[in-house]
Amino acid sequence: MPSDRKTAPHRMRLQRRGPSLRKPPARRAVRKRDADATRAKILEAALAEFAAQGLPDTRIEDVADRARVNRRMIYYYFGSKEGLYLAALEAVYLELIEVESEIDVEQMDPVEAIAAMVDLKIDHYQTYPRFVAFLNMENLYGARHLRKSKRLAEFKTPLTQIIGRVLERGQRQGIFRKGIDPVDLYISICALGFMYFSNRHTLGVIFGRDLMSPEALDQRKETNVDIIISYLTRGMG
Amino acid sequence: MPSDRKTAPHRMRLQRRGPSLRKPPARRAVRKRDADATRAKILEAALAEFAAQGLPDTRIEDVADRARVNRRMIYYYFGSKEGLYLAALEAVYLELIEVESEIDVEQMDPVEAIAAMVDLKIDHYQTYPRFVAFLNMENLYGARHLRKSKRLAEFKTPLTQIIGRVLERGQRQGIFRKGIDPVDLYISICALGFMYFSNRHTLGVIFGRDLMSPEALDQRKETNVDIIISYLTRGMG
Amino acid sequence: MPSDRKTAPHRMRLQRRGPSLRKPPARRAVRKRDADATRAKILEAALAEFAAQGLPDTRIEDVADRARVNRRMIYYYFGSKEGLYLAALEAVYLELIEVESEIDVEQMDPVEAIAAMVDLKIDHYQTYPRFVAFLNMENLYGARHLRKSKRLAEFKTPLTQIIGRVLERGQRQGIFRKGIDPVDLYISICALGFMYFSNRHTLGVIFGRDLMSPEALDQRKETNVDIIISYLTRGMG
Amino acid sequence: MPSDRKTAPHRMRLQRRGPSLRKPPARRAVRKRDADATRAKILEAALAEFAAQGLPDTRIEDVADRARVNRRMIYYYFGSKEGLYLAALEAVYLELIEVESEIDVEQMDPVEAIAAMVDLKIDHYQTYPRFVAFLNMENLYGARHLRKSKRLAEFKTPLTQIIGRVLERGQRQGIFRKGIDPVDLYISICALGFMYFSNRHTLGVIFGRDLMSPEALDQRKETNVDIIISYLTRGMG
DNA sequence: TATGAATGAGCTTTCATTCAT
DNA sequence: CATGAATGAAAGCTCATTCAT
Repeated sequence: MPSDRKTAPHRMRLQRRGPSLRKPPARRAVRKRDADATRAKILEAALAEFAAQGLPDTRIEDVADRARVNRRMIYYYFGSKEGLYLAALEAVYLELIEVESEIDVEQMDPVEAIAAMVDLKIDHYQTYPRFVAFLNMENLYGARHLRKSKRLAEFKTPLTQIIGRVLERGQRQGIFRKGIDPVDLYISICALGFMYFSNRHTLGVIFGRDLMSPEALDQRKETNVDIIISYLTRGMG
Repeated sequence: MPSDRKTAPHRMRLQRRGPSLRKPPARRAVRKRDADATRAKILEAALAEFAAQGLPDTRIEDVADRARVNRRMIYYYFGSKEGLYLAALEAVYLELIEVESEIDVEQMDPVEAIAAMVDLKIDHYQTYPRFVAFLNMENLYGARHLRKSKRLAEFKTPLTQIIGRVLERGQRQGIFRKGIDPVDLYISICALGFMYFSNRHTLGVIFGRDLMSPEALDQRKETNVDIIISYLTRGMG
Repeated sequence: MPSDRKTAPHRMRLQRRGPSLRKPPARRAVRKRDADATRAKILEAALAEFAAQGLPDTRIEDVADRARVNRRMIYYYFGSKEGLYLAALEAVYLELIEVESEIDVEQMDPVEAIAAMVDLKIDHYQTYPRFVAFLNMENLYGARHLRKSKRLAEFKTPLTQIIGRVLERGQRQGIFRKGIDPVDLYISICALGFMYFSNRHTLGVIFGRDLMSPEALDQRKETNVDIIISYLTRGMG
Repeated sequence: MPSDRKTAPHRMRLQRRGPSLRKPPARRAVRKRDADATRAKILEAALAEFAAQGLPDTRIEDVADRARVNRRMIYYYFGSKEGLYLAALEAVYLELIEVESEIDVEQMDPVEAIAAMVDLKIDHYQTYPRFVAFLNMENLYGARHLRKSKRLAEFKTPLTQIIGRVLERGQRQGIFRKGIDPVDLYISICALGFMYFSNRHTLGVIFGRDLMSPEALDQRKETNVDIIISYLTRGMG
């Protein structure tokens, strides 16, 4: 039973504001009593804390302190710890979609285009480590929260469509082989990059290597592109 | 902070019992058996609970209940919750090593051998979902616990060595290209399989597919082999 | 601790408006009406919520929601939760006084008159269950709030006076015996009815009867009259 | 979700120990680690606190402090605040049953017997003010908790049976009139006493009298007996 | 070896209330 | 007259862990 019923912000209808998380330009020089700003501060703090500590180990107080707001505000805006977590989870997905939406491969040749996308994924994982952390976490929970999201429809990755078109072009040009499912390929591309980041700590300990050094990362990018292109072009002369 | 007088089991020197978790054949009377059996029951329960709930959400009581032992016994045998977690983490690594040790590719031709290893990884993730869960978890913690393990040395995967030899054979036979690092290749192979399992819940929700159906799994195995072989044989005529 | 500048409504001198809670006919413009209406809506909501949930379990928000006003309005009009509760408590007492004032037994013979009053009490409890609830509640608090009421003087029940006069008439006519204290008799009459209502839930559970069925209620009325009249006429031939 | 599952005391099967709340004779001179004693101390404290403050205003800490036990113990033995309240509610009912069971009217003549029972009720309310408080409270909650009690069957008042037999005897002797329902009579007797106690605070404030003075109480006892006997003997010559 | 009793710290959440507009 | 934003205090409950037998 949430405490701020009726008109509490966390109960309000989500207005579409586009996928961007950037706070809208401040019209006035308001410091306090700026609902949007407060909400954004909390969300940003939650992203950092949840990614660093995980859902159960993150204390509401940690988030409040980091956001420099009163604990109560978290409940005011997000209803509960789970509500906050869900909002954060949605945020990282929106970031993903935003990143994937920004790529434009229409002018590239197919091989270049695929390479660009393989790179993009790695860049995304590198730029948004919290995405990796959140996915890890959420999978530990069997995607329990994601499933409940009302914004699920917005999380359809645009890249599969793009991949589909590039594949077609490559096939028409006789560069890529046929019979490749875009979603499968998308997963393969992600896999090669994601696991490298998500398991970097255990792999690092086991192999005694620093997987995150610039050289290692460049190497990995190159390898991933190599792997995927090898796969797509196999037997095409 | 010593929790038990004299030498509590969790303080005793770990005797090497080989990687097997199966309890050794009863040598003495029934009394002695009970201790080992209790420890094993607790560990098995811990593996299940930690994999299902994660470290913080698993309550000592959950484990005790599942193992049908008194809470206190967990402290007797494992010292603390973290001690129990570490033991469980070590157990899944030992299972990994055991599985990887059982493969014998010396009689296969290089391509066959690589394919067998790609399959093996998938089989492992499928047979031991708790391995995937534990790795996910442990990476969320930055491998904090793994790093502390005194058995770290036992966790060196035997597959990298095997891969190294097969690569060499393949290169000598002019089938595989040169300049491929066994550890890098190992990571690539793992990645293609691991992420498919570790992210199965979120991927399932996002794409609305059941990634775990027998057909999907077969397809994935085939694809992974295809990808890796394409990569290794690229440009080799 | 003044909560509102100037003269907030809840600080204004209570103007006598008679015991009626009905809002007086609109004399001026619409604006003024709104204030009274808002206040009345809040009070009515408070009566319902407090009676249903009790003082501590009623949240200011419950009242605000039910009254469809902003939380802040409650503070504006009643100063605090306790202030609101006190106003509600006073309201049920005013209702009691109003009900008791409406009876006219001067034309009845003494027995008839007493019977009418016994009936009246039952009717009151039945019509205003919130009176029963509030009295129960207030007694749990040792009448702490009632004691503080500035309108205490208005709550002197008119029925004791009436009873006194009827008793006298009955005694003069040789129907009723002497030496009966009107207040004592009033309490006896109330008791027979009040406890039946106030304890209806526990009695219902314990005896497995529905005490509120029309038949049960009729029966109880009859019994109460019978009991009181028996008492008053005992030994009068 | 209670924390001490499986074998936590508050989950154990209630063993019938007779209605007495007196702690069993201490076999050894145990001070600490005496489960029964701890449980009893908590219960006694709960009876006092709940009766004095009401359910919502009683803080778990109040009870723990009064019982001089750790807060945690309350959850250990009673599972939750509601569990504790229910236990306390059951306790006052068991006290009621015990009190009512101790009366022996078989040797008295009917009038004497009824008088003794009327007195007994008053004595009960006077000796156990917490009974009055708990009934008041529980009726505010619509008997919600009582209804859930698994010991409900034990709360059938023995007095109704006794009343039934006395009524019969009186009727056979031509002293009491016929057609009187024992349960109805029981309620009437209770009502005359109960409301006097339960509403003593508001009545005291309204009438400016101390209803609890020894004289007032004697007077009330006498009146109640008088009223009930008048009722039963009305018209019997 | 095994177990019931006991503990202290800490976490999420709720609520009445006030600030600022 | 009305409202959204903000706050501090506290309450119930849970958990890992230890004591004592």
